[in-house]
Amino acid sequence: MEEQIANTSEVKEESKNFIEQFVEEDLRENKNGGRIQTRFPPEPNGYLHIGHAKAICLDFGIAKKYGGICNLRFDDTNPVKEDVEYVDSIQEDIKWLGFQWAGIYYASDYFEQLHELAIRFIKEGKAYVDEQTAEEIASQKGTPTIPGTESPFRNRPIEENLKLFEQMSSGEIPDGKMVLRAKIDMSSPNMHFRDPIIYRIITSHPHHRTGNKWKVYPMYDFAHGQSDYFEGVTHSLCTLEFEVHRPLYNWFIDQFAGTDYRPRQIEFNRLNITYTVMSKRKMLQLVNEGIVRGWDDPRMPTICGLRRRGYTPASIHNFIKTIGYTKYDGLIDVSLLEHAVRDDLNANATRVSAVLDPIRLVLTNYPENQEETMVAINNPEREEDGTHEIQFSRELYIERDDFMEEAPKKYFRLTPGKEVRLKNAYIIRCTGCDKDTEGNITTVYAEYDPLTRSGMPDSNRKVKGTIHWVSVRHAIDAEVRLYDRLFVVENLQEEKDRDFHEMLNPNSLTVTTAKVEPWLSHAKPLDHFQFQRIGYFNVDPDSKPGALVFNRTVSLKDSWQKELKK
RNA sequence: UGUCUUGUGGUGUAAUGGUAGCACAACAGUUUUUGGUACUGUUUGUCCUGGUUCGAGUCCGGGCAAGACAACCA
Repeated sequence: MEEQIANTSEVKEESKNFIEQFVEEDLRENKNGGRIQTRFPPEPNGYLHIGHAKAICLDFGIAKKYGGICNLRFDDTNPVKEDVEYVDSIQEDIKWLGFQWAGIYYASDYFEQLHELAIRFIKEGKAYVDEQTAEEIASQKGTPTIPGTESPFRNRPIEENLKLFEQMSSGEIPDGKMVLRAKIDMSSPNMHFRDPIIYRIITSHPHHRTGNKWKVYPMYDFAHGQSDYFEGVTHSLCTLEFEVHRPLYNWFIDQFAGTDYRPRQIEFNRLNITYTVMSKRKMLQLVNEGIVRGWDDPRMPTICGLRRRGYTPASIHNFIKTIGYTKYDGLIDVSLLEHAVRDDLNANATRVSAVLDPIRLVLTNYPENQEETMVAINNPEREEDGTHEIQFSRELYIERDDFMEEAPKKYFRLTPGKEVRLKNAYIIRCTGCDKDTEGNITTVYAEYDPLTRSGMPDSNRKVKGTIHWVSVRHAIDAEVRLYDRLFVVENLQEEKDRDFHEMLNPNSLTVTTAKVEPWLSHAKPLDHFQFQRIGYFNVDPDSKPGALVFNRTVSLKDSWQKELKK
């Protein structure tokens, strides 16, 4: 009992981000009756990426933390770009990240209400039908520093607006011939108030949910805030580029809502990562042009790409926790992401042996037909994960990098005359090597010390280096896909004038055949492993029995490589 | 020459008028049957300039810089 006293006061309270502070303020003032409700509002026109994961963690996280709910709402107001393919993948990715929405909604659920609202706006003289072309409307819009001019149709009678909007809605008017605009202020310093278009005609594309029922569709500004209001959202969290929309968001709601409750839009910084594109348009281009193998290519920053690459939900959560939410539009170093996945996989991935660039090592004093079974610890970070068996014999594969005929003094691996430890096996001394006519090493020779098998007293002898190996006789082949960053430019956004094709890394994918221990033959797609001394790998869904395929998630940190670069 | 927003080590993020801290990165070292992990240490920071205050990263004024906004996209 007495021991409990200490520590409680020492626990450092985690600092809150500015959004949590706003939410707590609202709660303190009992806004909206103390209710908390958020939503994640993706447009189903592409796959979710790591930037969306940041928004998802916030939307669902805030709801959970403050005892509220979070809905999934598809912002499907533009049938030209949207598709059910995306609706399905988005749900899968959110679940994979570990979140569950309270309700699932679509902006299209509100098309009826939105349409009625538009009619109400017309009747109240707050909206009009404009018959000008897109170009004419654009030219009248002015610029951020020059006020716009009013449309010649701005003051047509309410009855006429009503009739024309009815014709737009019934399909009598072809696409692009008319739009419905809110009548606000053509000289507003906020461009979004210059009579924004709130409804346009789309008859060319059926909607993925409502089919051909609707001929007119609401624009984002007329749909998003209203949907939030209809649904009961209290905190509408979005990225910085919607900051300028907020006054309009509020204005629209003020035109029709009661005083009982108000949703509040709060904006945070979107995620930018070095050497990475984060725009749906560019990603679509990468996919469509075959630069990558699909949305789930392990080089893509999509959720499904990261999953296939071997990232775990926990690693993504931790990454997002690290980067935080602010209003500063920065650029996150990709090493933070890599650290997050190394950290998780170090604690959880089973260690195995794989030789990516094999050369043959012959232990000349080891009996020809002898075999031994060695014990390999599955994870030194977690003893309860147990061990598995590996086979040892006279001929082994080792990494080409782990032998040098003439080595610098800091080289701790195999070199003639020197000792090295074979992981989980014996200490050996190198005696020489064979080379082909071009001078390439073909075989390395060594003698093993029979008294130094792992577990024997002599095995405790100090040896500077330890290398991994697989038995030639037992090893199985596996395809290994090595990934590098997709782009060679650190800040893609800074290179606005350059075509992104010329910034692609030509070596972002290297495919090789590795020799791996036979214990891996039963590995299943998405299983994570650490290839000892090399990196973290997972099994690609392309993998089949007898034809294993691994993806390199991320390499291990390599201080020898750093030493070499000096 | 508009409106809105943002400036804290190389990167990101804390400090809510009271010792500028944390993570990553970098560097040096200890431990190690992974040149991994873990641990220790080091380097580097409040955009500038006035003011208020006993005290300013924080509040106020003026600069400077960066970003967003001119789609019948979201």
